[in-house]
Amino acid sequence: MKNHFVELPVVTGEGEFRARYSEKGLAGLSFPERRRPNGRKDISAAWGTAAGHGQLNRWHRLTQAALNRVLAGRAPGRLPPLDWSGATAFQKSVWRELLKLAPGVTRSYGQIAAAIGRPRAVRAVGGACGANPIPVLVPCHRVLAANQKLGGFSAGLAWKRKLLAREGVNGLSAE
DNA sequence: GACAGATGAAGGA
DNA sequence: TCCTTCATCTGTC
Repeated sequence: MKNHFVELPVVTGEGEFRARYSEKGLAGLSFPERRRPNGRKDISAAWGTAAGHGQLNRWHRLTQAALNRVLAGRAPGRLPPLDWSGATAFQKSVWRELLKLAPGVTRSYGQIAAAIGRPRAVRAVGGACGANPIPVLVPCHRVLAANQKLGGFSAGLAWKRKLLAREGVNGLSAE
Protein backbone atom coordinates (compact mmCIF):
# COMPACT_ATOMS: atom_id res chain seq x y z
CA MET A 1 0.00 0.00 0.00
CA LYS A 2 1.03 3.54 -0.53
CA ASN A 3 1.80 5.78 2.38
CA HIS A 4 0.53 9.28 2.18
CA PHE A 5 2.61 12.03 3.63
CA VAL A 6 1.48 15.50 4.54
CA GLU A 7 3.95 18.25 5.23
CA LEU A 8 2.97 21.18 7.39
CA PRO A 9 4.96 24.21 8.53
CA VAL A 10 5.73 24.56 12.23
CA VAL A 11 6.33 28.18 13.13
CA THR A 12 8.79 28.73 15.96
CA GLY A 13 10.98 31.52 17.17
CA GLU A 14 13.84 29.86 15.31
CA GLY A 15 12.13 29.80 11.97
CA GLU A 16 9.72 27.61 10.19
CA PHE A 17 10.27 23.91 10.64
CA ARG A 18 8.41 21.43 8.49
CA ALA A 19 6.67 18.43 9.99
CA ARG A 20 5.84 15.44 7.85
CA TYR A 21 3.01 13.15 8.83
CA SER A 22 2.01 9.74 7.67
CA GLU A 23 -1.25 8.04 8.55
CA LYS A 24 0.48 6.57 11.59
CA GLY A 25 1.90 9.71 13.08
CA LEU A 26 4.77 12.15 12.86
CA ALA A 27 7.25 10.70 10.40
CA GLY A 28 9.73 13.49 9.90
CA LEU A 29 10.85 16.95 10.90
CA SER A 30 12.98 19.33 8.87
CA PHE A 31 14.91 22.32 10.06
CA PRO A 32 14.08 25.75 8.67
CA GLU A 33 15.47 26.31 5.23
CA ARG A 34 16.65 29.47 3.63
CA ARG A 35 14.14 29.16 0.85
CA ARG A 36 10.69 30.50 1.36
CA PRO A 37 8.50 27.65 2.50
CA ASN A 38 5.74 26.41 0.26
CA GLY A 39 3.23 26.56 3.01
CA ARG A 40 0.51 24.08 3.56
CA LYS A 41 -0.20 21.43 1.01
CA ASP A 42 -3.68 20.37 0.18
CA ILE A 43 -4.45 18.36 3.26
CA SER A 44 -7.83 17.07 2.23
CA ALA A 45 -6.51 15.62 -0.98
CA ALA A 46 -3.59 13.94 0.70
CA TRP A 47 -5.41 12.77 3.74
CA GLY A 48 -8.79 11.65 2.53
CA THR A 49 -11.18 11.40 5.43
CA ALA A 50 -12.43 14.16 7.66
CA ALA A 51 -11.57 12.03 10.67
CA GLY A 52 -7.99 11.84 9.50
CA HIS A 53 -7.95 15.54 8.99
CA GLY A 54 -9.00 16.17 12.58
CA GLN A 55 -6.42 13.74 13.84
CA LEU A 56 -3.77 15.43 11.78
CA ASN A 57 -4.61 18.76 13.32
CA ARG A 58 -4.35 17.26 16.79
CA TRP A 59 -0.95 15.77 16.03
CA HIS A 60 0.23 18.99 14.51
CA ARG A 61 -0.77 21.01 17.58
CA LEU A 62 1.16 18.56 19.75
CA THR A 63 4.17 18.81 17.48
CA GLN A 64 4.14 22.60 17.52
CA ALA A 65 3.84 22.73 21.28
CA ALA A 66 6.54 20.10 21.81
CA LEU A 67 8.92 21.72 19.37
CA ASN A 68 8.55 25.15 20.93
CA ARG A 69 9.09 23.69 24.38
CA VAL A 70 12.27 21.93 23.33
CA LEU A 71 13.53 25.06 21.61
CA ALA A 72 12.95 26.86 24.90
CA GLY A 73 15.12 24.28 26.66
CA ARG A 74 12.26 22.42 28.31
CA ALA A 75 10.94 18.88 28.07
CA PRO A 76 8.72 18.37 25.02
CA GLY A 77 5.80 17.12 27.06
CA ARG A 78 3.23 15.15 25.15
CA LEU A 79 4.28 14.00 21.70
CA PRO A 80 2.14 12.83 18.81
CA PRO A 81 2.62 9.19 17.79
CA LEU A 82 5.90 8.78 15.97
CA ASP A 83 5.97 6.80 12.76
CA TRP A 84 9.22 4.89 12.65
CA SER A 85 8.09 2.37 10.09
CA GLY A 86 10.93 1.63 7.76
CA ALA A 87 13.55 2.06 10.45
CA THR A 88 15.60 -0.91 11.56
CA ALA A 89 15.22 -2.42 15.02
CA PHE A 90 18.63 -1.08 15.92
CA GLN A 91 17.72 2.46 14.92
CA LYS A 92 14.50 2.34 16.88
CA SER A 93 16.26 1.14 20.00
CA VAL A 94 18.74 4.00 19.70
CA TRP A 95 15.99 6.56 19.20
CA ARG A 96 13.94 5.17 22.10
CA GLU A 97 16.98 5.60 24.27
CA LEU A 98 17.36 9.18 23.12
CA LEU A 99 13.76 9.94 24.06
CA LYS A 100 14.62 9.10 27.66
CA LEU A 101 17.16 11.91 27.86
CA ALA A 102 15.94 14.93 29.78
CA PRO A 103 16.79 18.45 28.64
CA GLY A 104 20.31 19.38 29.58
CA VAL A 105 21.33 15.75 29.91
CA THR A 106 23.92 14.58 27.44
CA ARG A 107 25.33 11.18 26.62
CA SER A 108 28.21 10.06 24.49
CA TYR A 109 27.74 7.75 21.55
CA GLY A 110 29.47 5.11 23.60
CA GLN A 111 27.04 5.54 26.50
CA ILE A 112 24.06 5.20 24.19
CA ALA A 113 25.59 2.09 22.70
CA ALA A 114 26.08 0.63 26.17
CA ALA A 115 22.55 1.57 27.20
CA ILE A 116 21.02 -0.49 24.41
CA GLY A 117 23.25 -3.43 25.24
CA ARG A 118 25.78 -3.05 22.42
CA PRO A 119 28.69 -1.23 23.99
CA ARG A 120 30.88 -1.57 20.95
CA ALA A 121 28.36 -0.40 18.40
CA VAL A 122 29.39 3.20 18.90
CA ARG A 123 29.81 3.98 15.25
CA ALA A 124 26.52 2.38 14.43
CA VAL A 125 24.90 4.63 17.03
CA GLY A 126 26.31 7.59 15.19
CA GLY A 127 24.80 6.24 12.03
CA ALA A 128 21.42 5.78 13.67
CA CYS A 129 21.52 9.33 15.00
CA GLY A 130 22.30 10.61 11.55
CA ALA A 131 19.38 8.67 10.17
CA ASN A 132 17.00 10.11 12.74
CA PRO A 133 14.09 11.58 10.76
CA ILE A 134 12.74 13.59 13.69
CA PRO A 135 15.58 15.70 15.08
CA VAL A 136 14.95 17.96 18.10
CA LEU A 137 11.98 15.91 19.30
CA VAL A 138 14.13 12.79 19.19
CA PRO A 139 17.04 14.56 20.83
CA CYS A 140 19.98 13.36 18.80
CA HIS A 141 21.59 16.72 19.61
CA ARG A 142 22.11 15.48 23.18
CA VAL A 143 24.52 12.83 21.98
CA LEU A 144 28.11 14.00 22.08
CA ALA A 145 31.35 12.34 21.20
CA ALA A 146 33.67 11.35 24.02
CA ASN A 147 35.35 14.21 25.94
CA GLN A 148 32.31 16.42 25.43
CA LYS A 149 33.16 17.08 21.83
CA LEU A 150 30.25 17.99 19.64
CA GLY A 151 30.62 15.18 17.18
CA GLY A 152 28.32 15.76 14.27
CA PHE A 153 24.79 16.77 13.49
CA SER A 154 22.81 16.21 10.35
CA ALA A 155 21.40 19.72 10.29
CA GLY A 156 24.72 21.34 11.11
CA LEU A 157 26.72 21.79 14.27
CA ALA A 158 25.41 25.32 14.71
CA TRP A 159 21.98 23.92 15.45
CA LYS A 160 23.37 21.32 17.79
CA ARG A 161 25.28 23.94 19.72
CA LYS A 162 22.28 26.25 19.86
CA LEU A 163 19.90 23.56 21.07
CA LEU A 164 22.30 22.46 23.78
CA ALA A 165 22.90 26.03 24.89
CA ARG A 166 19.14 26.49 25.31
CA GLU A 167 19.16 23.52 27.64
CA GLY A 168 21.98 24.94 29.67
CA VAL A 169 24.73 22.72 28.30
CA ASN A 170 27.84 24.79 27.90
CA GLY A 171 31.54 24.29 27.84
CA LEU A 172 31.51 22.16 24.74
CA SER A 173 34.74 21.64 22.91
CA ALA A 174 34.98 23.39 19.62
CA GLU A 175 34.90 20.67 17.04
C1' DG B 1 29.85 -8.75 0.05
C1' DA B 2 32.24 -4.37 0.30
C1' DC B 3 32.47 -0.03 2.09
C1' DA B 4 31.70 4.03 4.86
C1' DG B 5 30.58 6.34 9.16
C1' DA B 6 27.89 12.03 13.71
C1' DT B 7 33.33 6.72 17.59
C1' DG B 8 36.63 5.49 20.92
C1' DA B 9 40.84 3.92 22.72
C1' DA B 10 45.66 3.24 22.54
C1' DG B 11 50.26 4.38 21.39
C1' DG B 12 53.86 7.45 19.89
C1' DA B 13 55.95 12.06 19.40
C1' DT C 1 48.58 17.17 24.99
C1' DC C 2 48.01 16.32 20.16
C1' DC C 3 47.96 13.32 16.29
C1' DT C 4 47.60 8.94 14.01
C1' DT C 5 46.12 4.42 13.67
C1' DC C 6 43.18 0.74 14.20
C1' DA C 7 39.36 -2.14 16.16
C1' DT C 8 34.58 -2.45 16.10
C1' DC C 9 29.44 -2.77 14.52
C1' DT C 10 25.78 -1.53 11.69
C1' DG C 11 23.48 0.29 7.57
C1' DT C 12 23.42 0.94 2.74
C1' DC C 13 24.37 -0.02 -1.95
